[in-house]
Amino acid sequence: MATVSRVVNNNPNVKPATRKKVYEAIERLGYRPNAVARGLASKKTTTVGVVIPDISNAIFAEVARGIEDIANMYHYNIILCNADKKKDKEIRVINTLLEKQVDGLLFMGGAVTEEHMQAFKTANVPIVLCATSDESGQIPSVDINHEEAAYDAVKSLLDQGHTRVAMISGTLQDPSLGYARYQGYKRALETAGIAYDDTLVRIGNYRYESGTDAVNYFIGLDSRPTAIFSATDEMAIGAIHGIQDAGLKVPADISVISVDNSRMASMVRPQLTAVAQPMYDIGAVSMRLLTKLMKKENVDHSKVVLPHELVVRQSVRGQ
Amino acid sequence: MATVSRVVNNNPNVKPATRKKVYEAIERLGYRPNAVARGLASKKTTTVGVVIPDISNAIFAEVARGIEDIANMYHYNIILCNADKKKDKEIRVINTLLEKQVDGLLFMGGAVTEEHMQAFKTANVPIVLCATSDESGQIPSVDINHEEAAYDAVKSLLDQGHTRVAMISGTLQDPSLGYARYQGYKRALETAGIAYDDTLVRIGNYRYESGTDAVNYFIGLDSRPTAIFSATDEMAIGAIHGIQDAGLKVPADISVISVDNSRMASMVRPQLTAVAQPMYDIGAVSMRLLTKLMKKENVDHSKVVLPHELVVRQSVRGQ
DNA sequence: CTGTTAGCGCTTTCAT
DNA sequence: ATGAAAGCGCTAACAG
Repeated sequence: MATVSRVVNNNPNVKPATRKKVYEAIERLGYRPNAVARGLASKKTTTVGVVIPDISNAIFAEVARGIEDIANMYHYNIILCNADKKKDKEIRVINTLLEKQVDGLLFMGGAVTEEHMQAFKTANVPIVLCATSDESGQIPSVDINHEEAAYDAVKSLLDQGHTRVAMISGTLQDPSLGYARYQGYKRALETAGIAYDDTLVRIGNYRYESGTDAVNYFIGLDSRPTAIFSATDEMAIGAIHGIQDAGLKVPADISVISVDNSRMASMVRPQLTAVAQPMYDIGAVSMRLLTKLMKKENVDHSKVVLPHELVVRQSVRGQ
Repeated sequence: MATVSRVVNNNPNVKPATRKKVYEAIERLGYRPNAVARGLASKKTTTVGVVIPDISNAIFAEVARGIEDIANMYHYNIILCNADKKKDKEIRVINTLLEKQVDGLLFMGGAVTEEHMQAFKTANVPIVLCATSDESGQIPSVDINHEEAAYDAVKSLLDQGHTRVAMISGTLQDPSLGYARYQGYKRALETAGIAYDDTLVRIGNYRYESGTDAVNYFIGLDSRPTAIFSATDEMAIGAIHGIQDAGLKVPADISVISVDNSRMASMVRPQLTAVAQPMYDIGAVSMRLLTKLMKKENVDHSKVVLPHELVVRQSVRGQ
């Protein structure tokens, strides 16, 4: 019994001969170790929980793949839960994940509220926030600087001489994709000495159609924008097509830029200029950080901000 | 002890008063049930394993969402493993999933080989194949008829009077997306009395770029095709852009049709005509089927083939 | 309706 | 280097 456990767990204190015998018996009997029993006895499940807004969203799916690849590399499995950025659902899945005795938790969600903090505190396993902002700064996290990414995108527009630049934003309730990018937009205008104009920002829902809708509104304006900053690729592509469908040209008439740089950015004509957000890496790095935390290795910086960069393609005039 | 177990599991044999007392104690102590211990004792983990080719692929991500939604509805969690349609990886994750004592398994992969069957046989939990073909027909499965979907797509081209229709295929080693769709293409030609022409099919890798590459090849042909059937949306969009980049028009010069009808199909100009493959439903239905199997309910048809349909948009001439 | 008692299949001391 | 024995935290008879 104990010896079998030793060989299965690669404990060196087994004579090679008996080790071999055990392996043979395992083979012959078709023995399969019970990971649940092992988990109960060892208090380790080698599985981590990941709460994600929506796996069918290309951006998050990319993060998930980064997570899973690294998890796999360190022999962890992942329990995946969609929570749609809904607080209640998030809290609920965090708790069931904790009940399942995951060795760690990767949280990708909307705002991190007091209730979230409460739930996190009751966990006695490490947690890292992934592509999610943490105002309090108490929980390890890995993300990009969304405000700055937006700032850089808008600034690149301004640098091309645009002065009327509109924004298609996500909901301002969303701290990272929504609020932060909106703030970056405002700061870029402000820095350039351009007055903020309320009529130039539309709130979308991250979907293609809402990009098209926003653009239709902008085109109807008395003094239409010459450039549009979209909070995400998908809305940007919707915007490009909206502009084209209205008989205008991108970027000749209206330039479009976004933040994300998903694979989709190259799948449109003109190809989309965007500030790249390294989604796969965000997933991979956060999982790597979590493995360190789970092994109780001490990490120097538990709040990592990955770099973003402008990827110039053809949707902005003059670049 | 036992009474606590009863209230936590909603066993009716508890006096309301004691039930209340237990809840209070749970609250006060911050007691959290240990699902691992519960799993060991009850031999049920309320988690199902899902092996998927690649979660970052939009098509599979959509299936995954369908799976997770239904799983959630029935209070199951899912352990997600990418296996990239690699046999070895698939076998490996099937085994670790089984070690983790999942209550059921959803398998989405490449070919189902003898080795897979072997692994499945050792499982004493139900398994359903999801968006994966099963030649032997022994394992419950839910999918569309890929051969027929391809046939219908190509036939719709033929019905518009096209006679030189090319195909951008996936690898023929892939039973569903590759081989089956290729067979459907051939059968449609044959039925219409059109000779199969080897030079008119290119093997892609499902990616956008391979669609573009294939089209560049087709355009260079002495007698170029007037229509292209792509095995997937993404390659079709690559094809459309390749055609446009070459100064030709879709569908005036070359028509394009595909199978999938992912959200992407509407995100291109002209919008892509495609045979719709109901990915979300495939996931949802297969998970639903699995729940029935796990509850040992008897199911009438354990091999379900979901319907597909032609969604006409603007990429085919004359429709 | 509630408490007692065995396990579930492992890991982990502790002996040997 | 190996075996014996005691749990891990729960569920599931079984009494009462």
